[in-house]
Amino acid sequence: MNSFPETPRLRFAPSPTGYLHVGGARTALFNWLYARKYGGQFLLRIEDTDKARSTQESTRAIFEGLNWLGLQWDEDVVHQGANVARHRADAIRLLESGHAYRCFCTPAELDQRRQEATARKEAFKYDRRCDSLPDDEVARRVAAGETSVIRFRIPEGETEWTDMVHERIVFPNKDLDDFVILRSDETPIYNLAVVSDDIDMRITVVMRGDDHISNTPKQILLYRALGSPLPTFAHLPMIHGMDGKKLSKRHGATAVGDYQHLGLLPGAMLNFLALLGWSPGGDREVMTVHEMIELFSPEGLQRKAAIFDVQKLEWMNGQHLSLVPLEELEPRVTPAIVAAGLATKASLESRRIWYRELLDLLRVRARTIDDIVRQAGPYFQDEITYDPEAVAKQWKDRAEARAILEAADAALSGLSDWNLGTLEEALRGLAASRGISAGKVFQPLRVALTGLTVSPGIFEVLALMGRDQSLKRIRQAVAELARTN
RNA sequence: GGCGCUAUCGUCUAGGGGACUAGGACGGGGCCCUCUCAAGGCCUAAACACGGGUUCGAAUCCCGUUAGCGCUACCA
Repeated sequence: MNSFPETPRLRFAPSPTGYLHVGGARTALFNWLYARKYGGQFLLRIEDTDKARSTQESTRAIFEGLNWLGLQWDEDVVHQGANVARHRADAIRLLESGHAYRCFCTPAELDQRRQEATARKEAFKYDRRCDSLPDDEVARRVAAGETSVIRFRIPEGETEWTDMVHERIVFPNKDLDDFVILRSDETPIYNLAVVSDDIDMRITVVMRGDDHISNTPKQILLYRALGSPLPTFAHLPMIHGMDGKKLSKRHGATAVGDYQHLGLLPGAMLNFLALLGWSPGGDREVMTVHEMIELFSPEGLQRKAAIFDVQKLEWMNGQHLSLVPLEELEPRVTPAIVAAGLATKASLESRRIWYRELLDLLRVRARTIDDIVRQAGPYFQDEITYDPEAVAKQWKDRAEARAILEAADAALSGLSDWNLGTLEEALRGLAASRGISAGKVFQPLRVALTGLTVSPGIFEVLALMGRDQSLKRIRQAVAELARTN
């Protein structure tokens, strides 16, 4: 037997039959965190042995999702389909060492026996009839070209392991079926392929969804029969939808890509996913990836399935939006602003300082990147569109609104310095001189500047928009109010 | 049906025999701040599935029950 390498080796092994699911992403995350924390390797293996369901497109989606999340794998991607020759050789080895046997039962026959067993309310188990075939008969039938599969013979006894999250799990071998390891077309069955590849890749920690718990005893038996040391197993709980059922399309966005396009930050997604099924202990919630690596420990892994709560995800994203350094936020937001047609990348770069100030102001009240883009409109567009509700509410008395805006124009255009302090002084002074509350001035002004009822503080808006644009908007609003009066 | 896994507020969780009148977070309700909306601060409602043990003492350990989920293919 080989001895394990000093550092842990883990892998994420999705089958390319759809998009990268949030459940898969979380499995990948925990594998990655473990590898990073303990200085090991995180590998990626695409389980594409099911030719009928595997697609190139889906493989690409997995790469994209992982890249977006920043879950970088350490060595070349392994495509399981490229290893069928070894899988086959391992099956033959098992046959020759007496751990497996040829079975000539056809799928149709098996199906019928299975149905009969179900009808009698019995658990179906392969009855091993082909295991007692004499060697010469087996040889003769094979020579005659009769098709057969290779079945693994489950030994007596029981199979147990110490799971990293569940501790001891035991399966009596009598409950295990002599499962097929090589199909009649000589392609490998999942359990064999996985074990063969994990041995070949020298995987020492197998961390996967707990829907694989019942595969584990079979795989352990395969490791032993193949003469290889066992990895440590860790079975993570599933993720469910709000109704407690396994997460599916029915629950809305379940693909990692969906959240990317919804304007989420990968760091927030990772943080949220990490908290589904893991806790650093105590009250810690908002963490950067580096902090997660620091804090990660298998001790904190949860056994219970977690429910995917989009509201908390959005809150988490809002937290990250506010905490992330501006230079990190900028490249995430820029493509969205460009895509919305508000500005070009070059124009944003040419006034980067201003742009970052804007982002800094908008991000506080945004939960997604899309929120930021929505709020950013008035600062980029030449034309202003007045939200009918804003007009109805804040310009209700049109004559009064016009008078206030004209006064604001007078007060502001005389300013020698255009900054937060002078703006506040001028505007509060205006309200005082007219004997009205500050809000009575600020609100109509906000509509004039942004067309909206919601924006950052009015002095910030004025400062950010600049003197020319601000005064232009105010005069435009005055004209608008005069026209329709 | 068989086998397996799981079980603390609506949700994510802290808790690993006494520190528990069970803590935090999301969401809900209220208040404060305030030029709007957020953010932030404060307060509040809300949980140990049930039944037996073990123990001086159980959310914590054991056993049942119940419920949920998973697996039960020549799918992965």
